[in-house]
Amino acid sequence: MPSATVRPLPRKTATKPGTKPASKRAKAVAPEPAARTPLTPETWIEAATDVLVDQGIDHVRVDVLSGQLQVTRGSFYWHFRDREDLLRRVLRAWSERSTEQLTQRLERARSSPQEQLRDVISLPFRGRAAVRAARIELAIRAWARRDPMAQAAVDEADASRIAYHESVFRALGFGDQDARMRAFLLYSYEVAESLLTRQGNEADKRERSAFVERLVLQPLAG
Amino acid sequence: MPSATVRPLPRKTATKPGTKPASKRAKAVAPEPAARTPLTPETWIEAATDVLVDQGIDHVRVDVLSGQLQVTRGSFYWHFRDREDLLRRVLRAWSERSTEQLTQRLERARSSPQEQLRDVISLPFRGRAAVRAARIELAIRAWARRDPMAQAAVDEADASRIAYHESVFRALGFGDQDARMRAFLLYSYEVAESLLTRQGNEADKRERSAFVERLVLQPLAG
DNA sequence: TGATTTCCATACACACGTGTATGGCATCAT
DNA sequence: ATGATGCCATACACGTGTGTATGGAAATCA
Repeated sequence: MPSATVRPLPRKTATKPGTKPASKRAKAVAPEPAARTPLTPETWIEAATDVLVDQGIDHVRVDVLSGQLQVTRGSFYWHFRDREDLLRRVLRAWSERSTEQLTQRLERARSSPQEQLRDVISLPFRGRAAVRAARIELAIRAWARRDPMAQAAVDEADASRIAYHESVFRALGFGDQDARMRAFLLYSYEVAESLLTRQGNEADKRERSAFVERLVLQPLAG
Repeated sequence: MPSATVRPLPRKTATKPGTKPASKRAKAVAPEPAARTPLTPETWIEAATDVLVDQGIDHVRVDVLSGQLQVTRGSFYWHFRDREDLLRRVLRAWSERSTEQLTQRLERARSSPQEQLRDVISLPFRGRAAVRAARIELAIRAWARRDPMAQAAVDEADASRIAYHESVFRALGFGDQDARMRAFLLYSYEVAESLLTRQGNEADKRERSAFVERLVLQPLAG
C-alpha cells in the first residue's frame, strides 16, 4: 500500500497564500522577480494546522509539511528545534487566537446581552472562518485526549468561554447559580453543534438555534 | 528519542482478562496446566479498542497490539487479513453494541417517559462501564473526522439516539416539532458532558444534569 | 568587494511499521 | 502413531519518519 503521501520536493517558487505578492511596496521594482520569499515559522504553523485539521496530530510530520510547502526538511530544522517544538507553537498559536477572540467580545461591549447571546448561538452561520475555527478546535480536542499540554489549553479555553456566557446571563438578570447552569448548557449546545454537523441540514440547524435561544432565556417555573 | 513503544515479545503465558481460567469444566483436570489458550479475534479487537481510546487510531498498530498481547505479529496475520481488516471489525463491534444498547432501552419500555429521560441524562453517573463507553465513543468520533466508514457509523448512532430521545419527548406530550428540538438539545448536552469532563467536579455535574432535566421538560412560553 | 549571515538542499544514520514466507510445536481426528 | 490442522515464532524485504551534519547560493553588512 504505497499510501499517497506527499513527499519532499525542491520547490520551483511556490507562492504560498501567506507570503504577500510583494508589490505596492517600493517605487517600482523589477516586474515581480518571483523571488522565493523566505518561509517564516508562522507559515509552518499554518501548514501544520491544516494537516492537523483534516488528518490528525499524528500526521503533522515534518516531511509532510515540507512536501506541502515545497521545500526540504532542511528548512524545517532551521526554523524549529524539532517536531515537538512545532507542536507546542501550533498549540500556543491557537490558544492566543482563542483568548484574543474572547477579549474582543468583552471589549466591544456593544449591543445588548440578548444580541451577544444571539451572536454566540449563531456560530455556524458566521462565515467560513468560523467553520474552520470550529474544525480546528475539534482537531485540537482530539489531540488533547492524549496530550496533557493540549488538554490544558482546551480546558482553559472552555472555562473562559463558559465564564463569558455566564456573565452574559447574569447581565440578563439571572441569578449566579442559574446563570452558571444556562451558560454550560448553551456552551454544550454550541460544542455539540460543531461536533454533530452531519445531523440535519441548514434549515434544521437554524431551527435548532432559534429554539435553543428561546428555551435558554426562559425562566424556570416551579 | 527512543519513544517507549511496547515492542513484540514472545509471551510466557499471559492470562488475558478475556480468556477464562479454564476451571470448573471437566471432572478434575491437572492443577491448572497454565496452557496458553489461543487468542481469538475478539481479544485483538478489545486490545485495539483500548489503544484507540487512549492513543488514537493511528497508534492502533499490529506491532503495538502484539506487544500488548505478548505474542508476535505472526498471530495477528493469522486472525486478520491486514490492519484495515482489524479496524473495520473494531468499528463494527462498536456499532453493534451501540445499536444493541438502544434496542434494549426500547424493549424494556419500563417505567415512565420521565424516568427514561432521567435515565439518559444521568449518563456519567452510571458506573465505570458507561464512562468507558463514552471514552470509546469520543475516540471513534475523532477517528470519524477522517475516515468515511467511521463517520458513517457515528452518524447512524447519533441519528438513532436522537430519534429515541424524540420519541420519549413525544410520549411526554410534546409536539413533533418541539420534540425534535428538545431531543437534539438534550443529546447535545449529553455529548458535551462527555467531551467537557474537566469542567466542574462531580457536584457541579449533578447540578447541571438536574437543571437540564428541569429546563428541557418545561413548555415554551409565548 | 569580501566576509558574514540567512535560508534551504543534500546526504547520511537509524529507528519504526507493514506484509509475507516459512517453519515448528502443539492438539485433534482417524 | 500418524497425518492434518490450528496457532504462533522467526526471518526477510521494503517503505516511512526523525534528526544531524554539511554544503551552497543569495542576501546583507562592512
